[in-house]
Amino acid sequence: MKSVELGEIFDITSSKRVFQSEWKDKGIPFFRAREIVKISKYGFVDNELFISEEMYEDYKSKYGVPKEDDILITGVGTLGITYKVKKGDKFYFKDGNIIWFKKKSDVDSKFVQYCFQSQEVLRQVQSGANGATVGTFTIEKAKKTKIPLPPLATQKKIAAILDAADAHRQKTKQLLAKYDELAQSIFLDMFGDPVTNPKGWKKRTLDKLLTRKTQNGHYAPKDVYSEEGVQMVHMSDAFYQILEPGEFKRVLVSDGLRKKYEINDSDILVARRSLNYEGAAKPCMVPKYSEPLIYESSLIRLTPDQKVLTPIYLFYFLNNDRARGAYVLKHVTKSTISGINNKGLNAVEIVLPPIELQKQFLNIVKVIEMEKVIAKQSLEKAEELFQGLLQKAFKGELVE
DNA sequence: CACTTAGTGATACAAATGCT
DNA sequence: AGCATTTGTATCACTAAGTG
Repeated sequence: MKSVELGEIFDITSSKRVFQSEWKDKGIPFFRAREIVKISKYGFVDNELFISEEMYEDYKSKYGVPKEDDILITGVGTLGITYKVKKGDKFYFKDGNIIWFKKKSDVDSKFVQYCFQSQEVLRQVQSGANGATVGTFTIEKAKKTKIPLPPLATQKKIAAILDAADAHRQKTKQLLAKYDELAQSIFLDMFGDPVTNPKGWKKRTLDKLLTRKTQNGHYAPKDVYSEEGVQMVHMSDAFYQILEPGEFKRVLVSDGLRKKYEINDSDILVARRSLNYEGAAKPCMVPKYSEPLIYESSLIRLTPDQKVLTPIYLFYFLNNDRARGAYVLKHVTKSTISGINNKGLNAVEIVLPPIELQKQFLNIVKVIEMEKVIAKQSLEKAEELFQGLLQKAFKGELVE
């Protein structure tokens, strides 16, 4: 298939400089790289930066503004994220960090946009950091980036097929998000708001609800990391909700230490430190593992007494924004680095519904979690499908 | 275009505290 | 006292913002 450099089919440039002092809190939306990333991820952006109408009109008349079917691409930090300008879009963007592809020839912009999801093109985007501190996709590099280019009609057909595959992918992603929402709303439905506590459940401090004392995890200087060791969960593994199945870093420990720091599906891990105040003391569930698993010193292990408290309920409670605001965050120390220590964690009050009700919740959430596993698998399949189609399209095998 | 500065998260570390 | 454990902070790694 014929391959071209992007410089041949687009005028590639950037915007005029807009200084921070010229940012306004209303007017014409102003996008930085992060806004482009957000739009591409969620399809919309709650923009907080603007420039004045006058400035926009001034730049528009003097230098022009992005038009329908132009493409914007992030060029600093997160590289190669695209946004195709829609009809009627009215915004301006930051120079240097976003590259502007002005359409100058008869190509299908959507096709070009999909090119930026293929490994071949992404490799070109990421290659050669130019010796800069932060990886950049420069205008020069953009001009020289090669993409395959079939005739226009074929481009359109390919884009249409990829659209379908992409829609399928997005749908699965949304489904996953819906399951999370569902679990949260069932939590609220069954137990009521944890702050106003309308059902009048009793409250207990966490230390009264555990079968063993809270404890920081194993501290291992890096020289004892080894392929032959035991898998150890770090803060980065435990920051989001539930441990993903897969490989963690391994560390050499004695049997005694292994027993001491072992975790399983009846435990909840809590991140001990976080620079961000709201992010401190985030809980994480532990699924069943066939292999022994220990945890690192930046995490604290909670083992609830299952006669009165189920791990799932504890997780949802600690993860609920309202509960965190009312019961958890006040124990978070606020120095240069926010965090929670054992004393603080033990003093966190838990709204404690009867164990029977907690078990009902557990049964429901189990079903949802199982559905989530299935959804995750189909998401992976959808990704594969998409990538597969992309590969074929570029080899000219997808459409005649 | 590529620099400097800034923000954030993770890990390393040493001093403080606690336990026996 | 002598050790284990906890805690706060230093430092590294990384991404991103802002500017000459």
